[in-house]
Amino acid sequence: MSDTPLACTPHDHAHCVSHALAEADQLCARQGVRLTALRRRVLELVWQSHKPLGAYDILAILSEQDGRRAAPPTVYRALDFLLENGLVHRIASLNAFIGCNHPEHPHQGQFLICRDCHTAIEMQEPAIRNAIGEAAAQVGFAVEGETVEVVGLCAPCRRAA
Amino acid sequence: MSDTPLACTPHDHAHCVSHALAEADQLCARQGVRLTALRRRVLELVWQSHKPLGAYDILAILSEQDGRRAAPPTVYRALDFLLENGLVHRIASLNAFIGCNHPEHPHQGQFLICRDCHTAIEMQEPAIRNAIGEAAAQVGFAVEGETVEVVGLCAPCRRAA
DNA sequence: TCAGAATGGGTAACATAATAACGTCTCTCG
DNA sequence: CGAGAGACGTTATTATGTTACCCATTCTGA
Repeated sequence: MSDTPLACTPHDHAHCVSHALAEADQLCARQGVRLTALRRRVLELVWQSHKPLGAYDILAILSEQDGRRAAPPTVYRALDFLLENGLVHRIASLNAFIGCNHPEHPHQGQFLICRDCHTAIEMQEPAIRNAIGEAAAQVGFAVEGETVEVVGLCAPCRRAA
Repeated sequence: MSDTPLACTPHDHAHCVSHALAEADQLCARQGVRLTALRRRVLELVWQSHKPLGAYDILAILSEQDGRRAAPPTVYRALDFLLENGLVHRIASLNAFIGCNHPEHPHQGQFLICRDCHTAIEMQEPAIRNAIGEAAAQVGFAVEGETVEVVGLCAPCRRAA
């Protein structure tokens, strides 16, 4: 298992995607689940876009680029599989999906979403998780899952503005 | 302006709703915006439900209970108004709306959502906001809005389980 | 008081997101 | 091989959200 996070800059994006796919292959093999051609392709599409991708965006690509006859259930089933196995995250505020940077251990992501370029940056901040956990504990609430999605301007877009 | 938060227990729910509506009246008057009958009614419906309410739920109540002919745009316009003026919050992970406990100052809520009884508890935890702000600052991200939605079990449902 | 603008709201159609139900194929595994 | 499970295609349907257009009311200022 790689220790290096999968963060990457645009210039090595292709490598980053293939790295993610290879890691997904290994993970699925270890879990005894099948990363079928369709599921792998959907994962590739999600990874190729640093912007969160909607289910119907994926659907369109599968139809137009791949020539595959695909209806919504096809895509949603693949996405469900990828979500269950921690390979992608769902961004609730966008109804969209993005590749997980750290699929090797289960977690829920925290995201910084740029309103200008729509890039989503995944974070894993224990401080945020802890703050939520403490606040919940104060009112006796048992946390099972967190959604943290922050909208704003990313550093490049701030400079460009 | 009242200093008392609008938190309330079920037994004084009617009072709590009327309090919220009265506060909304004052706020809109101060802002010079019009809390029309329709908008006020939608706000009342949202407040009457401690569970987040979907736009189409509101639509159904307006049609069935009030006998008002209402189509989606009617409800969404009212909700947009209430959102803009900080009188309700939108829960992205549920596509639903809930009354804001602290409409007197603009903010984005943090929510604990019970997966069993579907009650949503609004929080205003500076610790969470600060943790997010610090994490964002580290990567040069300018925060404009936060979505914090935590799913789990509320205290009463934990005891009942 | 009246003309015109601004605002609120009704109507229809459309766009996007997600699920249900059923059938077929294929890949194991005994 | 043959039974069962899993994966995927197909059709239809439901849920959620938006757009365009029109009409009525209200506000404003000559």
